[in-house]
Amino acid sequence: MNVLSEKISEKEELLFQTTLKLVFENGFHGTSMSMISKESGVAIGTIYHYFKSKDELLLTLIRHIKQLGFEESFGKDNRKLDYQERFKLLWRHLYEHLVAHPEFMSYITQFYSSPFREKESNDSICFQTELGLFIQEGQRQNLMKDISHDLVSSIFLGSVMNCAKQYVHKKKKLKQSEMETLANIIWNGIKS
Amino acid sequence: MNVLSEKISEKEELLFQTTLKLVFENGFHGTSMSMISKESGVAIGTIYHYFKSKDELLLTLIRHIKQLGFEESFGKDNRKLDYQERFKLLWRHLYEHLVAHPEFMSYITQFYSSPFREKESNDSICFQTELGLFIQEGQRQNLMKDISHDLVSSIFLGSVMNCAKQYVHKKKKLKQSEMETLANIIWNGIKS
Amino acid sequence: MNVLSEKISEKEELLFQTTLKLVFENGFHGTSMSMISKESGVAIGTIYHYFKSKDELLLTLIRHIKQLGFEESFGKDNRKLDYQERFKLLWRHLYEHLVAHPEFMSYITQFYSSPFREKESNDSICFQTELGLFIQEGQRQNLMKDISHDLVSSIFLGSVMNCAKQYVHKKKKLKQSEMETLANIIWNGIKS
Amino acid sequence: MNVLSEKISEKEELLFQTTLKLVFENGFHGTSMSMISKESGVAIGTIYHYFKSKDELLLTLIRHIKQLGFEESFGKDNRKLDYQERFKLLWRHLYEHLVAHPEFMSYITQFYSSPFREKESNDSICFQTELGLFIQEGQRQNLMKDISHDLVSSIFLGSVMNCAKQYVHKKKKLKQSEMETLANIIWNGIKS
DNA sequence: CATGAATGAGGGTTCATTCAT
DNA sequence: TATGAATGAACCCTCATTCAT
Repeated sequence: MNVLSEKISEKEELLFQTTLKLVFENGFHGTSMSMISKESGVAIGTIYHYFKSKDELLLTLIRHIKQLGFEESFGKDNRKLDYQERFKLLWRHLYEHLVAHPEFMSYITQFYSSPFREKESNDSICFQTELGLFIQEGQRQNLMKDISHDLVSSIFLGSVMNCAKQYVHKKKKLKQSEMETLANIIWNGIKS
Repeated sequence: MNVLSEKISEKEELLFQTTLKLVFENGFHGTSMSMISKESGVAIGTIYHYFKSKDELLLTLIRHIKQLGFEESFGKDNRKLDYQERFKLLWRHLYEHLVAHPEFMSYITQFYSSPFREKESNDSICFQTELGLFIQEGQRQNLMKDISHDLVSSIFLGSVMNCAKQYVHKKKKLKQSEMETLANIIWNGIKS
Repeated sequence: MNVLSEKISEKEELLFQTTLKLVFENGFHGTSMSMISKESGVAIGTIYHYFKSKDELLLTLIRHIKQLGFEESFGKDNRKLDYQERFKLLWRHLYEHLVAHPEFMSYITQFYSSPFREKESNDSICFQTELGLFIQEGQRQNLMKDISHDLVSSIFLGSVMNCAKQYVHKKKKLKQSEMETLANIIWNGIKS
Repeated sequence: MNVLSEKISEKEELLFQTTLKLVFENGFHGTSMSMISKESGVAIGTIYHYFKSKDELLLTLIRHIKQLGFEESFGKDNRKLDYQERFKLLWRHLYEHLVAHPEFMSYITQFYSSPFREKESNDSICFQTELGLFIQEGQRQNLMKDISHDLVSSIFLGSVMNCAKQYVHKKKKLKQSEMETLANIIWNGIKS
């Protein structure tokens, strides 16, 4: 069950969707409050009733997106499965989530490459903290080599994100077997 | 010899450096022409003498940065070496170049995550085309599995870029051995 | 007995106090309806139930303040006393009232220097009409020189108000003897 | 010779005049940058070329007005004259200056009753510091009673300002004899 | 009586760009 | 070449006010 979404009103949801769409189409800087107002049909003053500034709207939205992404990937993790299986599933779930929501992908990328990044958590890359914990879990079970979990996160997220970008920009979607291949490359490289 | 730099005057170079510094500090959107003018000491009218618009300045700069990056990585490639060695060296050269020039890293990331991307080549990711050719060369020699070169590029560039980001944001620089490890993971996963 | 206060509900009183406080702290223009709402805890819709517009609130408040000021000065006048005594007492009562209520002083000053002034009575200066009548009373008794009562009002109110401002801005409060001195200067200058 | 005006360009002068006119007509808060732009014919961006903010425009203007007022009153002071004569001349020069420039009067009054006051000098009242020095000069020569110069300033400026207000709002201008009378009231009240 | 979500005109300010010098 | 004054559309945000609940 989604905890956060309970707090989000219909209007906030509408503003989120509109902002995502516009950022996807026009970029972070190309998306103004008046555009959000016009596209959503919500008066500009009303937007400021829900979010006290553009910054707050943008920050709340990245948290929302991260929450949804978390649920669709880490949230589907099943500790009863084999760790290797979980590792590969995680790669696939993240990839498929991003491919299913190109606006999320686009928003995350733009957010984390802007100075905004510093205002939201310590992550320099989205999902890095969560993934770090997951990696460390495998290392504690001696399933993996002793490589800094940051490095593993980098290669893991880097490949997921870039493959997702390929889809967004060129509509090339990975086949099931290709996802398997990529996750395997990483897993084989780090397993004990 | 640097082909492009022949065309670049001292003033253009100064404007490039200033722009890079400002984008690094204030982000893509946070850098205005008047800021570049003030910081560089070049009158705003003079900037427009060298670049017909802000867009042109930004596009010329990304090409300049790519050129420098290309020289420092692909440009150092030596076809006489073992392909595996060249593969790993390429990873290291790219990484070390980006770490040595955080402003380049920052500029590239922001550029390629903005809608600007579409105005400059077909790459959705920087160096992707060049890297694709390099990968295909290895595949023609039957040194690697038959994986789409785009996938290999994704995992290659994704890991390099994210590791470089770690450095820019957290000042964590990889040791020689760690670079080796990461390049090995990828190579081992794709070699025949 | 206070005639006006019969009509003023508790909520109106609360809104008056809040408005006075905010205008004192942030100035006339720096005080918005939403600020009054937040500070007072009265919903914005409720404010509009009591006052049909911001203008009406501000105009009602200046009348309220003038009424209180009137009661604390002219209202304490005692026709049985010597006119000279009444003249000096009036100076003192006005001064002490304003010093006891810096928010009143601040509100009056800002109100009368704004274009609002024209919407409330013909006075260009607060208390001028009432003071004019008082002066004329003395002139009818041939106690004073034949100087336009407006001039006398100007020097009387000008000195009271500016001394009160000194208190508000610099916390310098006049001693009893200083009040006496100032009132004497004026009285001696205008008496027959 | 006017020292300050040498530094003021034609465009700045135009903006000053326009601002004064608009503040006179619509009040401090009723005067927006876009109104100043429209009325003066100077593009809004150009205004910001000369003044980095509305605050700076308003503050520069009050200083300009004070400078002009100073020249027309204190600046006409002649130390060779009898002090009493200088005292009365000062009253008259100030009054006549304000009456000749109602927009100055209006601007000064609104400025000094707004929170802006705190951003410009320690005066709670315009000309108070300069007048204080003038009064102290008379006191050092034992021409006056030992009254705090602040009090004398209050009654002096209070009367000048309020008489000037009478003119601005009711077009009642003092006759030469009335000015004499008022200045005499004060002088007689404070002389030794 | 009381509430506060909703409105959109208008606020101050910044911006890329032009052009006369 | 080089300058920087001039432009006005567009930016983010605040405001007094309304009205359905």
